[in-house]
This record gives sequence, structure tokens and C-alpha cells, in this order.
Amino acid sequence: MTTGSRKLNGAGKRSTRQRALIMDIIRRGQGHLDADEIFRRAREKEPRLSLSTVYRTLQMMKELDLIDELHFTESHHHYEVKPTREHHHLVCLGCGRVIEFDYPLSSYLKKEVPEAKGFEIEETEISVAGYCARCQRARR
Amino acid sequence: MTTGSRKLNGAGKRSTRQRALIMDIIRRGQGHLDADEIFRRAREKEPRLSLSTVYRTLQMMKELDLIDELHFTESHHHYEVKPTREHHHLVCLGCGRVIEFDYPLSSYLKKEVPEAKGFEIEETEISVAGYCARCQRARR
DNA sequence: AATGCTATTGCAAATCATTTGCAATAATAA
DNA sequence: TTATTATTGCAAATGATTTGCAATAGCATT
Repeated sequence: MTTGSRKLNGAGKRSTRQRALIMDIIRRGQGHLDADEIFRRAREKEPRLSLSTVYRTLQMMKELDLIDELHFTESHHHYEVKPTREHHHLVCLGCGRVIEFDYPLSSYLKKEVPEAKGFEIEETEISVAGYCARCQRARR
Repeated sequence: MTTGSRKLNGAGKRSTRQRALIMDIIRRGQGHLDADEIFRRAREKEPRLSLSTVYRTLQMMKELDLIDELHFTESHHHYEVKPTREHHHLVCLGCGRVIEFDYPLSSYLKKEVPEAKGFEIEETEISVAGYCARCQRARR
């Protein structure tokens, strides 16, 4: 009954050791893990786990709305459990650190941006890249 | 002197037929073309052009700040000439249409989001996915 | 205009992230 | 406990992008 297994069963999916483990890692990882990092951490507990299982699980969790996929500047993606409050991400190009900030973009858009009025918004994502205070110092 | 060749020369780069063509296509494409689409259009004029040249050119234009790379929900990227006003994108999941809207996010962030204060912002990107008015009708 | 230096190109092969086919395995309902 | 079929691991496929290398073409100089 952890890890959304209720939602899994509800959708006619089976709740397996691998899926529980993967969801656990995503939750503990405080968001911002990529598929490969999830895979590496999962392997410590479950050495025979395959990368495809990770990808298949991520895919399914997205569809069940248990996790969000984040698109930073990189070519691969990052994952976090579905957040309660709408928030977005500052990514430091120096050290890779991710800082979250709350920001109710979608309601804002609907009020302020005429082009967004006729639009049925499914997903919003802000990503901001730059240098955190520490890395700014290091760059001088 | 078209197509940023001034900036090219300034950076000790050569201005070639392929580069001019690619930049031209990006400019005419009103933004929102991906590498492969740029390649297909460029081939009509320059049949021996290779895809690597397209990628190498995109890479360089990014570095010279002549173009921006956009990250929609998809796995590949899109490109547009560096815009004058800060704007962002609504992408329709139904028909793929891209609608631009002005929104001065970075100045807003600096004012309103405490976490962003210590940050030196290099790049901001909002992407909003959903269904445009037409596609909403079609889905019922 | 011809020459030489070296950046740039086209092509093929490599790489990275992700997806897929398939036979073996395991979760659930009967 | 058994039968059914979703799920897994593995290997091979795919899609996007990058890289090595020899041939070509800009451009500064003669």
C-alpha cells in the first residue's frame, strides 16, 4: 500500500518489487534524478534490475500521474513525484544543484496572457539556468 | 553581411554557403524548426549538405548567441533566431502548433522569487503544453 | 590571380538516451 | 495450487546527436 500501489491496482497494473523500489528512490531522491541515476541506486538493492524496467516504470508512472518529467537544458530527463504545490526549478550550470521555487504559473497565465485564454493547459514548465552564488564566486 | 556573417568573422569563423543557408532557413522558419526539418529544407537548395553540418552549425550559432534552443516536451530540440523581446511558447499537443507570448519572466523572478535573488540567470524557458481551441473541439 | 594555411565539410562510424521483441518469470484471480 | 497474463531481463533496434578523418574551400598574403 506504499508507493501508489493502490493507484496501480486501480489501473489493473500489478504491484511488483521493482516498481515499489523505483518509486521509493524517486521519492527519496527529492526529485531531480535522471533515469540512469535511478537505475544505479536501484541496482544496489536489486542487482538484476534492468534499465528497461526503469524506463518502462517511469513511462507508466507518468501516465498514472504519479510522477512528473522535467526537461532541463540537458538531453536526458529528470523525474520527481507529483508535487502538491506548483513549483519550478533553478538549475546551476556550475554545480548542477537544483533549487525549487513556488510559482503559480498556470493560473497566472490564464489571467494575464490573452493567447493562453483559449488554450486548455495540461502542463507547464519553467526552467531557469544560471549560476548560484557559490559558483559565481568560483568563476571569478 | 547577411545572416550574422559579421559576427562570424568577428569570432574568427569562416562564412560559408552552408552556414548562410541554415541561418536563413531558421530565420524564415519563424522559429520552431527542429534539426531534421532544417536539414530537409536546406537539402532542397544544397543536396550534398550533411546532417552533421546542420548540427555543427546549430551548436556554433548557439555559442555565438545568434539562436536559441527550445526544449519542448519532445526528445529533440527546436531552434529560433535570438528574439528581441523575451517571449515563451504554448505548444498544442493536438496539432503541434506553437503560439508565442510575451512574458518578462526573468525580471519577474528577480523581483518576486527570493531563491532567485542570489542567482545569476543565464537562460529562462517556459513551456506550456495543452490543447488549442480548435483541437479541443476536435477531441469531443 | 596563384599559393599556402587551416577551418569547414561530407561521409561513415560512434555514442547516448530511450524503446522494443521475445522467451522466461512472477503476480493475481479462480 | 493452478492457470492466466502482466511484467521482467536481456539483447538488439531506434532516434537524436556527436566525432574522426580525409577531401575541400575560405581567406589572408604574395
